[in-house]
Amino acid sequence: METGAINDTLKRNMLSVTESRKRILELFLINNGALAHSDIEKKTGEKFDRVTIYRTLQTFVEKGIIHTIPTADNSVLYALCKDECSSGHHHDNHVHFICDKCNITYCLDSVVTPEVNLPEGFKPQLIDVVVTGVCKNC
Amino acid sequence: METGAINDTLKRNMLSVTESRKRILELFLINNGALAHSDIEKKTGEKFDRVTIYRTLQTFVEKGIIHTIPTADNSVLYALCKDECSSGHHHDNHVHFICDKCNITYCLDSVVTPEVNLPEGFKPQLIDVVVTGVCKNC
DNA sequence: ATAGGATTGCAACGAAGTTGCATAAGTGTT
DNA sequence: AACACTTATGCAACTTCGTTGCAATCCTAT
Repeated sequence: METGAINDTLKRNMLSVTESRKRILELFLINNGALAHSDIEKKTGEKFDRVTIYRTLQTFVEKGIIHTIPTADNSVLYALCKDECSSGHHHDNHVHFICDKCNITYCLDSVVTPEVNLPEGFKPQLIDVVVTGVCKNC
Repeated sequence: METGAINDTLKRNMLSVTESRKRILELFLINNGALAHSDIEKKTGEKFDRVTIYRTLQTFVEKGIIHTIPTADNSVLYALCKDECSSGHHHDNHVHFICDKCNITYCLDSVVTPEVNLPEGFKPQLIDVVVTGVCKNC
């Protein structure tokens, strides 16, 4: 895990480099799935205040470093954005996959959101697709 | 609003006919959009306890009378199921539409969930599609 | 090394949801 | 119509999740 890449990402987004931001960003880089607030709390071993984690995640979302994922059971999940995401403007047109067995949430970047034929008068702006099932590792 | 239909629905699902169940089911029949827990609390004028509403909604979901809708902002929404839903087994293959302006959530029963081409090894079981935009009335 | 602004941790709060238990209401039976 | 039995409700207390204000601390640029 190159600490250089983490610092660069933070600086590129005009964020000061702090312990919590480095650690949380690192967690997202290590982990290949999505993370919930509680996951981060556990994985950081309560080193940081709950509030700090909330604010850090918020900041990362605003800067386009991570994005939120809607889930069926209504917990908030976060995952790394790809390069196309920029500050305040997410290009979040990929499909999310939640595995029933291992409970990992994947961002399937290769899968493009399908077209949806809406009734007359409905103008779509954002399409969120969440697939539940069994992942390739289970 | 036929009170007979409401009673029938409850009885068909082996539920005793109580004040709160009748009222809450009625609200779903009157309303053409989805309802949040807080909506129901307001619309019933605090006639019922918060806990009762939670439990009633839970019961209705279990029986397949209503279903939950995932939302981007992570609030829980409920809407009436169509006939195909049965106890414990939702056939929730329609698209949900959330209007940015009036904030109403629609179940677009006429729109069938599109196919999604997943990578090798991913087996889909349920596909949730939530479209955000502007509805036909706004 | 330092000044100034941004970030953090703490405390307090509010909303959302859950659980246990006594009371009240609904159901089927006589 | 009244009974006993089961089920649902309301209350209180509690947990979890998330937010806000403020003082102390840390980071950055000079």
